[in-house]
Amino acid sequence: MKIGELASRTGVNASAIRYYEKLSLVPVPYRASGQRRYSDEAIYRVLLIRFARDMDFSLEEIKIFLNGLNDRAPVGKRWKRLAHSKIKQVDETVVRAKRLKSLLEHLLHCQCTSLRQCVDRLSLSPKLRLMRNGAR
Amino acid sequence: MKIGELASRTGVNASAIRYYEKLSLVPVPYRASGQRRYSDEAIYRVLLIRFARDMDFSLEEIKIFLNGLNDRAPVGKRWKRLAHSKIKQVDETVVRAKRLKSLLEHLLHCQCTSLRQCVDRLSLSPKLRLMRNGAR
DNA sequence: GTAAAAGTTGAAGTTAGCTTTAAGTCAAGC
DNA sequence: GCTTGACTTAAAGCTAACTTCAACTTTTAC
Repeated sequence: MKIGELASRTGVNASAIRYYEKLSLVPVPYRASGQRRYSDEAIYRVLLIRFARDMDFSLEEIKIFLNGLNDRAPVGKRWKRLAHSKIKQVDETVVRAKRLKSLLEHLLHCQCTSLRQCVDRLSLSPKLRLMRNGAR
Repeated sequence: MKIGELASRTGVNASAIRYYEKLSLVPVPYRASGQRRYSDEAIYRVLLIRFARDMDFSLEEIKIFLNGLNDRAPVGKRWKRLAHSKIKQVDETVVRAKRLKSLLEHLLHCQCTSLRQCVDRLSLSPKLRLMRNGAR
């Protein structure tokens, strides 16, 4: 398929796909008279890139991640380190997301008159808790 | 306290705090001979800004959010809409985070020889699932 | 009292992740 | 065969969220 079809099937702009190629996130494809031709594999690649990017991987990290997948003999140390650190990061994201949700739901219904009253109920962050003790 | 102390107590650079002030995310503080002086309230503000920013609020959204908190009579429609949409977004984040974690843990231990073998096990996204049916 | 550290400003610079532009070549439908 | 639309490139432009800079004033420590 040509780049336009890959773009419409993934929902990712053709210019973004070319950009990913330049950064070696997608392999340089076969060309027919100068134009890029992709296999279905490319769809998986591009969607996986987008998925990871939405989870706050930088493109540089995604590159390590995908390259580690390609030559996956016993998966490299660099790759393992990245994976472990991302798992940790993902866990933190989930915790923070749940706190945020609880804060938002509270704010939608509460009658607190100051920010502090709301925030005090919610152990918003370790840092903030520290402050509450020391402050005033 | 002066801006340097606020910076060190929140872990947020003084230049970032001035930037937030320019964008009306933190109120213009009292000044002693030209220098900004903050109350403890500001610590909460700044930490809340950072917390929201880490959850993918844009600074523009955070501004709406915080301003809605200040004049919280019966909370505004605009504010409610933002809160509801953010709650939805947070739920999606949690789902995706868990999928990513499961993918990463799989990749650390599996012996799959191609990206597709791994990805196929994982219903990575509705889009990708769609592709799997149509493709090949 | 003096030197260094911390504060002030507006403007310019930085980074990531693209998009747009210009100036072409190639492909598809009639 | 001709037009229209999709493709090509390199380079410049864009946005968000800051940071850095230069040139200055104020505060703090000795």
